[in-house]
Amino acid sequence: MAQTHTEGPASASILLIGEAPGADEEATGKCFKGHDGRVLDSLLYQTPIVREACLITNVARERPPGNRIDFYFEDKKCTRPTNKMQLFVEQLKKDILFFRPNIVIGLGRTALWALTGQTSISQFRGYVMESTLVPGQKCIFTYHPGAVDNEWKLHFPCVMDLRKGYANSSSPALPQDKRSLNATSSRREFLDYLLFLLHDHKAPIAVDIEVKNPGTHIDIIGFADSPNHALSFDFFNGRHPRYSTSDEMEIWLSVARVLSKCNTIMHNGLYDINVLWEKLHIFTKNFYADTLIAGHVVWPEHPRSLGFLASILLNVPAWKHTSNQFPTLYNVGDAANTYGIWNALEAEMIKQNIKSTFDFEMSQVKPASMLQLQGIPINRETQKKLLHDDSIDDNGIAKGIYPRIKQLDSEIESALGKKVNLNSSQQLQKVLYEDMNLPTQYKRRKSVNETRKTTADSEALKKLARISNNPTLDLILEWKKLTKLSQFIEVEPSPKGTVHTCYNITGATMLREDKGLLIDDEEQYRSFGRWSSSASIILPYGSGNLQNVPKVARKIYEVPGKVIVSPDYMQAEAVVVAYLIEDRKLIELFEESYGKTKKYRSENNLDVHKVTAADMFCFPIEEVTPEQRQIGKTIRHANNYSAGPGVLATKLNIPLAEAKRLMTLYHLKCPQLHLWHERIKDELRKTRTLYNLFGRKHKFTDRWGDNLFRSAYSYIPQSTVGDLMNKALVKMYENYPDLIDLLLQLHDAVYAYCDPSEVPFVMKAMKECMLMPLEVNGREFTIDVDFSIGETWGTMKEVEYTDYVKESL
DNA sequence: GATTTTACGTA
DNA sequence: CGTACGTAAAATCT
Repeated sequence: MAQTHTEGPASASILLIGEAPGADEEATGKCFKGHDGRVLDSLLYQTPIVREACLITNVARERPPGNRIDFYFEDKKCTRPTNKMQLFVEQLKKDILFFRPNIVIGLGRTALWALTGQTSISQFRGYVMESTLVPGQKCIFTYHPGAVDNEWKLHFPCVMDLRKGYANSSSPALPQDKRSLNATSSRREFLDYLLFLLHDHKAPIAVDIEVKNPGTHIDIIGFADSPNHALSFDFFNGRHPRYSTSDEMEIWLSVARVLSKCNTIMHNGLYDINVLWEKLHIFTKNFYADTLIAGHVVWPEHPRSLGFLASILLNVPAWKHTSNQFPTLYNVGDAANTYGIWNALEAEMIKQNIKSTFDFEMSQVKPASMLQLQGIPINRETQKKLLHDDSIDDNGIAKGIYPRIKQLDSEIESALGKKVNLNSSQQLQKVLYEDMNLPTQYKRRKSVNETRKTTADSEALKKLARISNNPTLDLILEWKKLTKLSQFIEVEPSPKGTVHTCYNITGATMLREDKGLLIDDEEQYRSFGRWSSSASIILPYGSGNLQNVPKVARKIYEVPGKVIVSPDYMQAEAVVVAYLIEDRKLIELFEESYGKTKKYRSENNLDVHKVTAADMFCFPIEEVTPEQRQIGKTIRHANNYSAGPGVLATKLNIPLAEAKRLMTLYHLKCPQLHLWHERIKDELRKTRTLYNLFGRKHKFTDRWGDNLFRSAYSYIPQSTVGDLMNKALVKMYENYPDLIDLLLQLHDAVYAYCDPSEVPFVMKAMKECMLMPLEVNGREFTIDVDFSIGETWGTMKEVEYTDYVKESL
């Protein structure tokens, strides 16, 4: 079998190491000759590295069957090499010792494993390291070009790693770590350091805490006064406190003084300041900069964990892997690197002129912190009634959720003739497609290349119920619905009777409780600038995410003696889209209905969906039936997000051909939408970057194609409305601290509570905060605001603003 | 016991 | 060929 060999100029300062030869490499005997080679070339093209000036080789010198590297390993995790692989690694070692390049750039997991014994490429990429295979040998690792080609989000870190590799290639010396990090400071040392920060240090400081769970006890705190100097202090010795209560108190008092004086930099400081406040009543007075937020503003499309940002922005040794063996070393590294990352990100924001987005996100920290710690009270009586009410209505149907589920259980069991776990998609599919012989339903695919997957989701069940007329399917649907609903209602409140959530200003949640430590999740980074809501780590009471509670379950949320007032932006995304695509008819409609009462709007047919229907079917608007309005609504909705005719057919329950006809008709009547889509594609082609109406940028790094386009089409309206709402929320919090008591944020609505007598004042103030002019193509417009009021969160009713707020107010 | 898949709630 | 988010339970892997 043909082998590849290390090739290139013997005096090269860089040695590139891939994984194993593929078909093209095998045929030519050269490394990186085929598709991966072209990807590598395009990656290197964005760096100063010249491929011809580099040595280049692979770990495995022979092509494994099916190009599967695990062929050379005993185990699936690829940690125990076969004899053959051991020989390859020996050969690699010989080659490195022979050529002695200044730096080895390893491409992919296998190179990382061969040179260092480490296996997690995502954890160790981007850090200059010393090889364990060849001691003294400087190396750096990044993703394999094949992986980059598969997942385009890896492109950016890979290029950054290659650049770092080049920057470190001028000499064989390992970089010197100039930092002075004290991970084992004594109490005296630490106290003296805090005094120094308090009295002598003028610049900002960086802070990081570590907590022990459950209970969220702070066990380590670290401070840095520059990127190169940090101290960390451990309150515990194993599971026991190291110092007496009074000695510990002395430290906390000093910490509190420092945090009330110094400008503070943190990574995800929203968490730290909440823990410090909730557990110790330490107030971080000048929370000055957050590197999670800065990372989000600069690169919303990339990971924002400290480890990732450090790998991109700093030239420091990897330290995240020390978290388990040496927590204080990990903490002190966090503190110092947070400082360094902030310096780099601040410069980057100024360079890109996006500091205003950062300031805006920082201004959200205080209200978000308040909302999380305050929580929302629930009514345990309502909760009990919804779940357990065993009274029965006229049709013999139990009113409570649990009794009803019980009824459904037995009905379904007798209909199916056996007990089936309806939560199990497998078991349910067996019943539907084998026992009942119903036509198999398939999931919608993201692309035609994917294999079809069978499904038993609610869409499939609804369809089967329709075609088979079997009432059991409706029972199953109801069972599933109620089971899901019950999870939102059966929440355990805090001792104070409140339920808490964690708002993530930077979108997709970053932190996950994992073996008692907070670990960064590198998976999802889309974040269009809307807050996300997840389980509170500090006050773990409630169903977690509060932004997806179903209407019925919202009934348990109420503030005793108060009413809930909620403004929301009317047709917010549709208005933004109308102005973006310059849909004259709609713009006129929105301008005419702005500030008008519901009554006026309905009397004058100022209704988007009616207008759409009238336009499509060429009717006078007065004659549009409710059914036609629904069609108009569905089509507009589907088109705004560029859904296909298949979805429309399902939604409207019409044949595919009819759906296609309706869509064509819609685009004939509203050609601006497609034109706008083309403009967006043009922008993407040029820079892959879009800016929303507030200047928030987002780079779209997915593979070029329809999925990328759809994501991009939704970006500007979605993120603009999110930012608009948050700007209003910050205004409410800052301008009306006594009048507006905020309760919840739900993307395009906020909820506040107040005494019934205060409602007009609260409404007026909220509206004032929310009405903000936006601008598209030099045209100014304002999205109108609507109000709902209710005793509970689940019983909000739309009200007329002018019925409450008279001119005289 | 940890990780992945499937399903489903909201804007 | 809606997208964005987070969570729960089952299935699967080790």
